[in-house]
Amino acid sequence: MYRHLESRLAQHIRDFLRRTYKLELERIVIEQPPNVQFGEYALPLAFELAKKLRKAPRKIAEEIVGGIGAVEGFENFEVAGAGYINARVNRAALALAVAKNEEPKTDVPSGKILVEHTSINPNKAAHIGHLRNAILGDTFVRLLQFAGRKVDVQNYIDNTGVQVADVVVGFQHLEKKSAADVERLASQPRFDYYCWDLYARASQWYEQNPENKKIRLRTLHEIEQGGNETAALAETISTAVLRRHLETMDRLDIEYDFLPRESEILHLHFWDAAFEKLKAAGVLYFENESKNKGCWVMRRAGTSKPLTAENAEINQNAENSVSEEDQKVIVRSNGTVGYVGKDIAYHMWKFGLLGKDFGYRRFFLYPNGHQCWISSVQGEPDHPHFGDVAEIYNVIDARQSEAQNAVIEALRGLGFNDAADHYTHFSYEMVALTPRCAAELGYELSEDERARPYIEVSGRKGFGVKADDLIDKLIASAKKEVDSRHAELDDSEREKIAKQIAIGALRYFMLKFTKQSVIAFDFKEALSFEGETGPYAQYAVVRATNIFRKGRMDATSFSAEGIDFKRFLMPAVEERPLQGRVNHVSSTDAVLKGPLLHEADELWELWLAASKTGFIVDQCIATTEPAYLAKHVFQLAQLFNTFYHRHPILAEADEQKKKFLLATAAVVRRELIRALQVMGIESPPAM
RNA sequence: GGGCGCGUAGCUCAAACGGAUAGAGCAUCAGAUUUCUAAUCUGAGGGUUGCAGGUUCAAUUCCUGCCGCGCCUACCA
Repeated sequence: MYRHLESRLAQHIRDFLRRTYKLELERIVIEQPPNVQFGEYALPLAFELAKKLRKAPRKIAEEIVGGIGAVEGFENFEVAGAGYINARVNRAALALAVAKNEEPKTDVPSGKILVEHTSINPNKAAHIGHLRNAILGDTFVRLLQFAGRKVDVQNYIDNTGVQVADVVVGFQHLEKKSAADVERLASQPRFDYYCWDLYARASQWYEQNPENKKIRLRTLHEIEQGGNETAALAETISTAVLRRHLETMDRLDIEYDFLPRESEILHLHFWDAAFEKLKAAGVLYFENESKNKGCWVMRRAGTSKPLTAENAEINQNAENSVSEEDQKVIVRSNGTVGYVGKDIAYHMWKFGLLGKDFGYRRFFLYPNGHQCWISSVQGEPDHPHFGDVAEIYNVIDARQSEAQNAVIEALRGLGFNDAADHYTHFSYEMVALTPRCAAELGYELSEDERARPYIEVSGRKGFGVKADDLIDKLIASAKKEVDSRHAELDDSEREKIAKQIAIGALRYFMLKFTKQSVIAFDFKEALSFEGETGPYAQYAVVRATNIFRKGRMDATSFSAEGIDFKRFLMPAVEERPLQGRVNHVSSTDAVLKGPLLHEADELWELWLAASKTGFIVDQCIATTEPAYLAKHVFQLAQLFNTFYHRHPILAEADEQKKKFLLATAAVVRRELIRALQVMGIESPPAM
C-alpha cells in the first residue's frame, strides 16, 4: 500500500509544478521522515527549487502546501524546518486497507527474466562462499516472483574445466582408482567431501614436480575433447558432485530449472557460431605481434570507448595502439577458446541471439515434484524452452567483474545493445574467514595472516567451511534448544522445527550484509539465534500465533470488520505521551526532536511498517540489494516485540481495543510470514 | 603501475537520488517474568564517520589529494 500512496503523491506534485511553475522535474525525491510524527512522507524539493525559482525554500514549500489541494488518502501537508514538506496520510484509511490485505495491481513487464546463480565447479563440496551466492540468487528470484515476474533459474556447470581435471588426475594418478572404483565412491553419501580432500591433494601434487602439471594439461584436453575414458570419468565425478550440490541447496529450499553445462557448449559448437559473428563484427582481431602473437584478442573492457560495429574499422586501424596489457585473449594461439569466449557464446544463447539451442534432458526431480533439466547433446523430445529471455541477472562474485564486463562489451560490439542493457552482473563480495575462525579450523596462520581482518577461503588448499557442515551444526544447535523448550512434541516435529530455525538463521545471516561488504565469517555470529537474526523474526511470528491459539481464534481469517481505527491510531489531544521511549526533550531541541510519542503513534509505526512490504520489495529489485528486505523484516519484528511486551492483548478489558490489538497482531504476523517467505525462510509453528 | 571496492561505537554491520537528532546487533553494566513461553523487553555508557582540502542552503554520501586494507590485472576457469 505504502508505495501506491507514494506514487500518487509524486504525481500530484508533478502536476502542481507543471501547472504553477511550468516545471518538469526528472524525479520527485520522496523520503521517509525520521519520526512518524512528522508524517509518512517528506519532500525536500523546495530546497532544490529555491535556486530555479529565486525564492526562499520555505516560501516555496508554503506555496506548494497551499496549492496542491486534496490528495486521496492524505490528511494534510505541512511545512517543517527550513522548507521540508511533510505529508500525513489518513492513518485509518491506510490501516483498513492493510487489514483487508488490499494491494492495488501494478503493471508488470511481460518479458521473462533469467537468473543464473550458484554455478559451483562440480569438483568438490560447496562451501560458505557458495552459500552466499545461492542464497542471494534464490532470494532475488523470490523477489522477482513476488513482483509478478516470470523467472527461469539456471545454474551453470563448468564440467570440463581444470578444476574437474584436477580431481580426475587425483583419482587416476594419486589414488590409481579404476572407473569402477570411482563409480562406487561416487554413490557414497558425501562424495563431494571426498573430492574436497582429493582436490587439495592434487593441487599440492602439482607443486611437487613440474612434470605433474603436464599430466593435468593432457587430462584437461582429453576431457574437453570427449569420447574417451578420461572424459567418462570426469562425467561420472562432475555429475555425482553436481547431484550433491543440488541436495545441499535443496536443504535450503533452493531449486533450479535448468543446468546448462560447458560440455554442451563445446560439443554443440556454440563457440564456433559466436566466433564467426565476433570476427565479422570486428570485436575480435588476430594479433600478429608481441606477447599475444597468434591469438584472437579483444580490447579489455574499460580501456577505451565501447566497441560497436560502426567503429570496428577504427579499432582495426588502431589495433597497434592497443598495448598487450589492454588485450584480453579469447582464443589461444593453439586454437582453443578460453572461458570468456564460451561465456560470450552462452550469453548470446541466453538472449536468443546465437541461432543454436541445447538439447534437454530430465536430471533431478525435487521432492515437491519440480523437475530440473540439464543440457545434453541429444535431448528428450518433450522439453520446456529455456533461454531467449528479455533480461538476465548473473549472480557472480565481484572478482569476476572484469570477465563479466568483457561479455557485455562483446555483446555491444556485436550490436546487441538491447541485450547488453538488460544484462546485470549481480555482483557481491566474497565470504572470508576471520583469523580466529581459521585457527578454530586448525589452519596454521602466518604472522602476516593473523594481522589481517579476514582470510580468503581456498578450495585448492582445502581451506574453508563446507556448506553441509555448517547446516548440520546449525540444525544440531537449534535442535538442542527446541528439545529443551518443547519436550511435549514428537522428536520428528522438533527435528522439523530445528531445521526451519537453522535455515532461517543461515539465510538471514547471508542476507543481512549488503552485497559489497566482505563477510568475515565467524561461527559465533553465524550460529547466533538472538538479536538481528532469522530466528528473532521467526520467534515474533510464533508469539503472534500463540496469542491466537491461546484465544482460540484463527489468525489467518481474523476480521477487522467494525474496528474504529481512528480511535486507536490518532493520538487524542489529552493523551499523555508514553514514558520510556524517544523522550529526552530539552527546550532548545524540542523542535528537532518533535513532540513526545503517544501510544497511538507507536501503534501506527507498527501498522505503517506492515504496509511497506511491497515498497521494500520494489526497492530490493531496483537496487539488486536483498539486504533491505532483511532490514525490514528485522524492524517489523522488533516493533512487534515492543508492542507484544506493552500490550497484554488477551487480558485487555476493553473489547473494542482488544479487537484492534488482535487485528494488529494478525496483520503483522501475515506480513512477517510473507516477507520471510521472500527470503526463503519458513515460519515454524512453535519455538 | 592500472582497474574495482572498502575504511562509521570495543567487535560485526546500517544509514534509499546529498537532507531533519549518524542507527542496529553483539559485548559490558543496571533492571523487567503471578501474564499471549525471556530465542524477549527497558535503560546506561560507548562516535572528530581514516586524514586534509573542495563543491553545496545541507556531505558518512559527490569531487581532488594523501594514508591504510582487500580483490582483479594469466594463452587458469
